Amino acid sequence: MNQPAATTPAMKDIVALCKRRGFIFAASDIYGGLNGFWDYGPLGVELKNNLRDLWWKSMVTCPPIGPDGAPVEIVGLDSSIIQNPKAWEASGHVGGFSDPMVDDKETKLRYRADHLYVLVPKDGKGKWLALHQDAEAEDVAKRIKKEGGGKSSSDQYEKKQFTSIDKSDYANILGPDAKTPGTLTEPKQFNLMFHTFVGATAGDENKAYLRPETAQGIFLNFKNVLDSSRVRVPFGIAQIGKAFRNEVTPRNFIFRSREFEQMEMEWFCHPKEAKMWRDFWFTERQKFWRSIGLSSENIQMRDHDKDELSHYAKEGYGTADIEYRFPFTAPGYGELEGIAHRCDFDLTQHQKVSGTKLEYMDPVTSEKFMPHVIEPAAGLSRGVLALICEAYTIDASRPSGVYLNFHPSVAPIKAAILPLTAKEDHVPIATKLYLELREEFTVELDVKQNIGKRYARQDEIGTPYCFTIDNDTITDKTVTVRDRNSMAQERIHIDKVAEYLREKMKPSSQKAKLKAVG
RNA sequence: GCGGGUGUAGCUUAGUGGUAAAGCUCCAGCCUUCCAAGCUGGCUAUGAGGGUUCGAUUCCCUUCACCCGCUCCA
Repeated sequence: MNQPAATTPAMKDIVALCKRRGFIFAASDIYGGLNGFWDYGPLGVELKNNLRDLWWKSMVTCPPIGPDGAPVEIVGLDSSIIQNPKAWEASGHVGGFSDPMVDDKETKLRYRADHLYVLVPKDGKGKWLALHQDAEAEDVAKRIKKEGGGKSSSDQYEKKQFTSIDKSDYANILGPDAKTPGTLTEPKQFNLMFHTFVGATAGDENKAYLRPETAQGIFLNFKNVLDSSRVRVPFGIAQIGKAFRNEVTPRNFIFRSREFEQMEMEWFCHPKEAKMWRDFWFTERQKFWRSIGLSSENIQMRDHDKDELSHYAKEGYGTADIEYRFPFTAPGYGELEGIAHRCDFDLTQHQKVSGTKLEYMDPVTSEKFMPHVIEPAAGLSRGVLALICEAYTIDASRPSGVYLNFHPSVAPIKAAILPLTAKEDHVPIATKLYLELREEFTVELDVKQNIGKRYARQDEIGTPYCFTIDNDTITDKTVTVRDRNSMAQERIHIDKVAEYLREKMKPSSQKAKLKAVG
């Protein structure tokens, strides 16, 4: 509508603007940064808080109307980042997060150590052939023929797991794709969970983990919430918070970082209703992202293929992603939110490992069952990035050359109050208006420099409205409202400014407005 | 983790084995009655650590960060 694909902005320009205007900085910048960590500046934290609050409102304070016409029931939670390490063993993260990998120095290929096996010659002569577990019998035969030194059948070999082989024998092993033996490295442990130590002494017995997802804190508190807050299945528990993953390759600005924020809601329902609720949340979550300004053409829904599904979602109705077309993924898309049917995997696991009964007894039907879970899990940090990318609008016709077209509900600064000149009577009136508005809105008062420079600066940080006080204000109590996108001005009474802003902040009015603007 | 590339002020670019230059931004002031105008002044840089050298931003090594491509991605 407003942006042909040709104007897809360069990521480096977006990153530069984020730094220049104080949205996002490299963490520990003055020490040269740290790979995978980012800090949010004065405007970045406003933007992030806005998105966080809107999500909380859409989930906890004003949750959507359910299929039966009544609002669904969701309560909030803020669980600890560090939990008993057994929680992560039960959840499957300790095992799944540390797959040892083997590199081939010759081919630069990398394999999971537990996916490799080795054919060891029974006669002790010739190369040991490492092969991938998925290799077809036909390919294995070819490999033996080519590299076996006269051997013709796998019967002449003993099949061993790569992980069971002593490293002193590695020199004999020919990698699955290598030409010379001895190029495979020892398996390297990739610990994708950050670990730490609880207490003053650092030993294995007090090792603990920083959570890689907020979801588990919700499952751990399922019984506490049920017993204390009068909720009944179906209901949800929502949580926003930091999560940590020791990513092998952090990339693409804040898209994949090692410390990030999640907004997750676990919806507990009867197994028979899982499909219905999955579809319900899938629809609702799309509405959310659209309502805060992500355009339809940059958002895409995608069902996961069977082989992509995580350990907890192998059964059930699968996972679907809400994806956004980021500049670095275009023309492809990157994940913004996943809606997963986690079945009863987590509660069952925690019941098994903890020994605490987590089944639900329906008070009406007296049916006892383990609830199924539908999980809409969104990245707050990724959401912030999507909002910035969506807002970044190149416009050579205006002095800033670029402006941020934020939806007013997420804009870090909602309005700027500008006395037309720094002299005469404009400043006191502007100051009074500013002091009134800041009680309700995040606003800025800017007195310095000429009006054009001030408009330009507000454009670049995405402030949707500027209220300017001039000589007419003194005589008739009107101010001009300058619209960021159209640069058009209208005069309204100074007493109507708060009401004007309040109306513009509403997502629905903005939606209609975007349509009108085109 | 691998390969390639980049690193001088907030940004864009100069330049040199011997005092690091400019434009824009930013800040202060003047001037300004609506879109980065004009005038004056000011702050700020060789990513970090070593080595060679009388002297290194420049040459060499290491490291860090970012970008691109692989790899990975519950």
